Amino acid sequence: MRERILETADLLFYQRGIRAVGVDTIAAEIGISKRTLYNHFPSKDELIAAYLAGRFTRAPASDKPPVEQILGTFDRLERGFAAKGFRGCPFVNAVAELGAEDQSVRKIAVAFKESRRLWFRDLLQQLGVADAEGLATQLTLLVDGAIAQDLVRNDPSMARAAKQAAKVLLKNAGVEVGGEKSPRDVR
Amino acid sequence: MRERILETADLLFYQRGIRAVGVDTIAAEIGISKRTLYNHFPSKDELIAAYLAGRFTRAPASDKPPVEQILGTFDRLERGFAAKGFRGCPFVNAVAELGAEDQSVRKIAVAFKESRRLWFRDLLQQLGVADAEGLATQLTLLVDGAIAQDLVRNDPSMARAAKQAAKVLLKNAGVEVGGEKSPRDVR
DNA sequence: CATTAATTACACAGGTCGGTGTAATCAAGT
DNA sequence: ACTTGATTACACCGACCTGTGTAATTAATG
Repeated sequence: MRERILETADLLFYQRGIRAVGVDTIAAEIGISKRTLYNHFPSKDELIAAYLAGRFTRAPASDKPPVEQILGTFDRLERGFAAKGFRGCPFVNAVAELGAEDQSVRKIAVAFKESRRLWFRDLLQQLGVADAEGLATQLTLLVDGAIAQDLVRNDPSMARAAKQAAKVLLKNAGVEVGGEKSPRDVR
Repeated sequence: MRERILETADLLFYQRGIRAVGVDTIAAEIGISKRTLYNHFPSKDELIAAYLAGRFTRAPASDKPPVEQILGTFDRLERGFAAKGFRGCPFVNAVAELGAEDQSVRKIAVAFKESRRLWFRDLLQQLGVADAEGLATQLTLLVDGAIAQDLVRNDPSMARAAKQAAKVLLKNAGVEVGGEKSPRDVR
């Protein structure tokens, strides 16, 4: 039951916004009473916290070459954009609508962003990149930029543009980037 | 009066979020009656529209070299981040919290993003960059990425990281980038 | 059958929201 | 002094919000 509530809350919160979705709506969507929902989550705030915690997914470990893993991120991003229902980064959205004063939300958002940056950094270190820290940060900028742009534009090709930029940055850092198909049509 | 209302709405909407601020709050903040507010704006939706329209500022024309204008964007960004009260891109935030179904909000957000992209593109064309379209898009990704990252991290140095990445992209496109100070400390 | 735990329906509290109606007040212009 | 228009105070509406209290119902377990 708790799972049903969480996955429904996740869907509605992400799709329509946290403030825009009431607990009644969630309960009604599942077909349970509001009382049952409150038996599993003491407050909406806790439900929001659980929703964000559930969105905190680490990038899966892989045995593929680091370069492919890094560039593959942008391919997964593009598939995510193309999938219906994509509506930006849930953490950025939460911070945007819940305000800066909500420290708990901001904290988990920071943790998520940082985890991705560290994932990039470790792969870059494996590649022997000198300034792995700085380049990792730059790659996250491309990721979040593409997400924000797609949120307002609904244009999945933003992921490809980000990938092209990432290739240039990698190459500039001395990383050998597999040519892969054609580099045309960035947008 | 209309101006007073607009600037107060701007401040509160941007700072606390659109849904989080009621019309009563705005009126109370100014010290006017709610009735007066509704005499100037027929509904909150129209006030929101006016708020976003007011945020739509074009980049000022400049006689400085295109490269400096482009890179200067990131310096202005960093100053914006450092200024207290910065809370991300108002258009992205609005789309995030008002949902995708609100077409009017999305439209103006797209218009704003596109206007910045075109500004980049024109400058790049002046520099003789071959794929000015694509590179302009990539630069906007860096801008929006830095904004999103700063929103959650409160870390103005994200603008510097974006600037460093922009320099690499420009150089890769054959643009001569003035060395400027020291390139260390990207993050 | 008896016990236990979860879930139900349902009413309700206290609050905020966007928005309206109205009659009184105020300020300026002629 | 008279008119005009803006603003005021204030009550009110219906809707929605989070959260609670309660007693009945259901389902599984011993």
